Amino acid sequence: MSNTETASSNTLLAITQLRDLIFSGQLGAGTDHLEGELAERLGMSRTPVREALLRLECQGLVEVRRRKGVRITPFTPKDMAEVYDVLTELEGLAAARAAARNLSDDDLAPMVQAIADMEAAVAVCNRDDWAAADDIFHCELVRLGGNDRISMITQIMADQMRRARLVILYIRPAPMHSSKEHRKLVDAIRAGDADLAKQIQRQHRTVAKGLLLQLLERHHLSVL
Amino acid sequence: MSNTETASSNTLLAITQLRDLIFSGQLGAGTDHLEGELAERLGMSRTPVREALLRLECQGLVEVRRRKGVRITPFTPKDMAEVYDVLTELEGLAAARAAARNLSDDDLAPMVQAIADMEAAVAVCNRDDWAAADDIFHCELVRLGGNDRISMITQIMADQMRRARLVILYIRPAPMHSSKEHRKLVDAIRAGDADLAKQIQRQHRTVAKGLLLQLLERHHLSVL
DNA sequence: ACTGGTTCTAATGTATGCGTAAAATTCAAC
DNA sequence: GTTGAATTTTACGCATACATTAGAACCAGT
Repeated sequence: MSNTETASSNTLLAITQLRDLIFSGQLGAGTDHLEGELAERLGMSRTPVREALLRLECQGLVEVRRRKGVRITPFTPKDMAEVYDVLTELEGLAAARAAARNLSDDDLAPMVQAIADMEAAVAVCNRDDWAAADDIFHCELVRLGGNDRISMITQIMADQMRRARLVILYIRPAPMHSSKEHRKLVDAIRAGDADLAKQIQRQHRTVAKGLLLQLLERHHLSVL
Repeated sequence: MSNTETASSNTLLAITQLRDLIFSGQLGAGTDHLEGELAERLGMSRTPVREALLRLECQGLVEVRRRKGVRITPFTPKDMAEVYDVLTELEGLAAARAAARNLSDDDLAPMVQAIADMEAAVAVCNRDDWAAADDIFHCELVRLGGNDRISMITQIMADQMRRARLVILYIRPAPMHSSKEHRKLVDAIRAGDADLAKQIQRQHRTVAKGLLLQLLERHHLSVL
């Protein structure tokens, strides 16, 4: 997940680097950090770091507190529930809209490919690759839904639970049958059955929510 | 809607002032502005203005473009459709969740009051007051839903369409029967009927979406 | 030792200046 | 007149310095 793109500006660079530090856990959940420290760590002045932090705050990844440095936003089971509830609604609508658009096989190709990648990853028990393909699948789904705001929101939600997801990825049971659901979703979209597509995606997220919350509780992961 | 709170920092002050300038149309949709100009206009240096603009960009109110100044984000009928679709889903869920919570009459009092205010405003044909009460009603609804992310998102959506709403407010038919729907929603929540509450709110937003898009088209308002 | 107020410190909030790169302009060649 | 390169302009990106203030440390009086 390391973001090695060359960012043309220091601010952009700071954003990607801070994101990596947060997602990798090097900046732990709930920990406080000074602008100056972060600036030195990234090898630039406070200004671009500050701007990066402001943007990350809008995305709910950090909290800038007046004269108290920034806190890496903790992620609790309640947050997980909130995120999944939002995803259930918005991805459900996106699925329905995608189905209503009479998409060609070419349009659906990326999703089909993502499913294949997930299955390949499951076959060799590579959970990171599975997660990456899953990301692409959901991203494509909302993109095909055609509502840019939904795409933006789901992207932010995905980022907010990235740390938690990383942990869960390795304590959850292997996602064996999820690709079967994914196929059914693509079929419903291809068939133009909006109601079915919505129902499948809602079900997918609702079940996942229950599973993940159960896992978090069982492992006493009250904050990530 | 003028925000006269004393902001302790210049950045906060810049945010509220820029918002007012945008919502009032003094910074017109699609127009470009230089950081320097805005800073001078607000009587402060570029730094806090820049930070304010970054925050407003996260909320979709402006777009900062490399060395081209900031553009006040235009709002088109497509945007309106997107916003209403998001609101339909998220407020629908919020309504259902609020209904599932066995709320007391005290909890519901703000919504009831808002309905009364809307009716009073309609009675004297004061559309601004009606809009303000309507804002409060929807804000309370999502708050009672208990999902902070939904509250945040709906707030941002409301801001994005604020300009458009202001125009529409005066060309739409008077909202005579909307308070009847609102009452039914509150009743459903009070009765704990989650499905009905969700259905009522979804219907409310769906109908409004159709009405507003029709109005925009009829008046050739393709950008606001 | 405890409490109240004062001083001090340090981190952020803000201003400012300079370097840079993109856009605009000019000018020359065709 | 048009095109394209060189030049100039200019607005932002970023570094830096200073002001402000929240919180810590400290001191004196009880």
